[in-house]
Amino acid sequence: MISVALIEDLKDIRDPLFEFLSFQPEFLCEIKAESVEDFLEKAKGFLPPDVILLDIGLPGISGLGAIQLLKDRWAEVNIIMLTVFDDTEKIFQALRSGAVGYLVKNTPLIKIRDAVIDSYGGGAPLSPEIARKVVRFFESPQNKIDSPLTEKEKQIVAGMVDGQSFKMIAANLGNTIETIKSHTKNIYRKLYVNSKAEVITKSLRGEI
Amino acid sequence: MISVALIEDLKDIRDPLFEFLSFQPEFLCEIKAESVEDFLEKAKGFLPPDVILLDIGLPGISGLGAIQLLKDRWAEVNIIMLTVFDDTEKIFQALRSGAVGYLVKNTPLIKIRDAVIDSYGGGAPLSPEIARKVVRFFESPQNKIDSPLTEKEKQIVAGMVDGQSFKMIAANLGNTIETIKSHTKNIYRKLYVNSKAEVITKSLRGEI
DNA sequence: TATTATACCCCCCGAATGTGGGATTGTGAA
DNA sequence: TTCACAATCCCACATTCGGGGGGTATAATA
Repeated sequence: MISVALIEDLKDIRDPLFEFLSFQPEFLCEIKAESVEDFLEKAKGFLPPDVILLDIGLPGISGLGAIQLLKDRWAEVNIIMLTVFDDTEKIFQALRSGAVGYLVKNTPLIKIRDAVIDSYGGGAPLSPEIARKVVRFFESPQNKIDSPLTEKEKQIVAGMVDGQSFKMIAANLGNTIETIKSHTKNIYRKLYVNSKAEVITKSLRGEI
Repeated sequence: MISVALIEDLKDIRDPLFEFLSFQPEFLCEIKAESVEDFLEKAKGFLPPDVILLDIGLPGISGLGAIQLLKDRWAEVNIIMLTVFDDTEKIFQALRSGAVGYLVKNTPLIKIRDAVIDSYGGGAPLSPEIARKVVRFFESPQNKIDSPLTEKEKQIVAGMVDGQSFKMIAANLGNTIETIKSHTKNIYRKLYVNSKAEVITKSLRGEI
């Protein structure tokens, strides 16, 4: 029997999911909580759970913050994030903190069941799009030998990463601000982005 | 129809697996090769395959070396490694080179079929023990340094790094844009910066 | 030679961001 | 009980950014 706990604030998700999990013959579902605080309270007197399904967008202590907390308490527990967020930062923060799984919230119930079993068996259940992001992380930037950017464009990117405004970049490179903005448009087109923020992120992740 | 190719030197594995895959109604299996060289020869005249199942222990060009080669030729191809090796080095080398999946060789046929579909759909099929190793890679050895930012502020920073506008961050976190702007002012004050760009740079350099 | 591609330069406008004020609520520490 | 401070919202205003144009010059290529 796999002992499973669920922490999820939305009643409409929590209750049906918990009921479904309770129905599984291989699961022992003892704890259902609407927040981390609630969970820690209810967990008193129970044996450590094998698997915890944990929402990220919780009131009070967030799911991401809770990972560390829960791992400190039970080092062996398998934490699976269950969330609507699919942005890279949250995924990596969760994994860094010690989560072993990451499921997006539209995951069918049966897949959630499989994920619990998978994690208990030493796997790492990730939703397909999440898995792809994780795997992409390893892809060596060196593979993309030739940056599509020209020298000028690279200088501008460097300025952006440095936190400079277009005006400052223009001053440094001896151009008008309009010229810099024009180059920026070309940069955005080449990198398939449409904001300074994305250029900086791509650049610092070695994707240029 | 997903066009699938198989490169595997052992006849005893290659032939039954190819037959199985050919039998799947959603697959179009045109190329079966016993080496990378053999594959490149046979691939002439065919459209680029969607998914390539690739052994690592091949005679001649190794599977690991072939990844780069194949990705250079068809940037969009999904390469799934199929191998007896489960050592960390080979896994990461494969992912670095651009493979999207990694299956150990005792994987049941039906799971291989699922993996092909998964990869074609934008996923990253990994055998459970492989997935766990990949996820473990992220686990930070040291406990997080204390950031001056609150949980909420960190969420906003995460949004910024993801390239979101204040409006989008507000929508994701369920706030008004004014709230986000207010928090942003506090973030800037705490980090001694005065632009989104600088926050992203600091964050990605691990200075938060 | 005409065409194409590319790097580089500039202007305008609406949207987003940055900055200066506010305000209220709740929580937790002094 | 103050006090600080996180979190939520609001307004006003100046600046910056993103996307739409328009150009020139040069090199390669058809």
